[in-house]
Amino acid sequence: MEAQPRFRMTPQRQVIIECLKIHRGHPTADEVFRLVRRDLPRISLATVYRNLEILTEAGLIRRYAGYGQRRYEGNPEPHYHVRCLDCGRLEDAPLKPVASLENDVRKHSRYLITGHHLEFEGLCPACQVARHAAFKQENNKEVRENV
Amino acid sequence: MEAQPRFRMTPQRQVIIECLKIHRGHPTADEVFRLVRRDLPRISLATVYRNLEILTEAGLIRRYAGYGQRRYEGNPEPHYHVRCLDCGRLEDAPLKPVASLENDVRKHSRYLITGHHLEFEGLCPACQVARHAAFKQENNKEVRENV
DNA sequence: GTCGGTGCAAACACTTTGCATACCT
DNA sequence: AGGTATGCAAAGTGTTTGCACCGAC
Repeated sequence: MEAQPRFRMTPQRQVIIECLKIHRGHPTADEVFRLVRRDLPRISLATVYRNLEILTEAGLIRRYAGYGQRRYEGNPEPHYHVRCLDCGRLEDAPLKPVASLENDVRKHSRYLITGHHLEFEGLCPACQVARHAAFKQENNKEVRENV
Repeated sequence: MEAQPRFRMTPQRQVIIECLKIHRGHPTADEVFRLVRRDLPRISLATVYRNLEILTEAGLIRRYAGYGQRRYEGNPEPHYHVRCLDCGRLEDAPLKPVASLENDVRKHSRYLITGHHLEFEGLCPACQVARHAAFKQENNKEVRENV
């Protein structure tokens, strides 16, 4: 049997996990880095990336592919997400996981299904406001141009 | 009103769309590039990226965030996907879109919900076989080591 | 002639890796 | 000592951008 490397819970890893538990907003690696640096000013970005990877492998945190960059969260319970199309923010969706979905697919697919992700997309409250503001400004400009 | 640039259907764009229509496997930008180059050997990767972006904006194709790189498809109809955890392959899932999901979230969220993505994950047939083979080999090695 | 599109190369953003040092047991 | 983690810098990947040229209207 391969003896896999022993896992050590270092201060860096503890703080990273802690940040992800507290932070509700599914931060990117860079955001985690900035947060962790408050407690550990000498931590390097490489350490953050390495540990986000290792902790994800270990199942202690979760990782999501974003459209730009990856996002992480400390909640390992299965749940769904809402993503803002304008600002990229990722939040938990108020909907319990629907277990039956996987069974529906198993019946008709040759894949061995092990899980699923459901992500809603739309506009967060702040970006809805921003869009309205932009729209108004656009209209004003048009009026001015037509004078 | 801003006069937005007029859209031209160039040969490059036609071929890109054509490739995506034919290709069932949700190729990456690089894969699209290699396919398109068969018809247009002088096309550049930058053109492929630019046009994948523009065609996505125009709603003629769709884009998905992968764990490594983005994937594209020519089918603009809403549908779900299955992703292989080992090889990253992305395929259509045999499950009709469930319209009620979005309404469930709208009731309890301040987001303006405009759509959703459902992605199943698991192992494709080929990678199931590969895992079994790897497992057997691992066992053999172990036996040999214990002699 | 104008405007949009292309190819090429350089720049970019995000992530991973190599290496010497430091830590823990 | 032996194995694991860290910080730093360099390298890697995938994607975007600047720019000169081209081609359709």
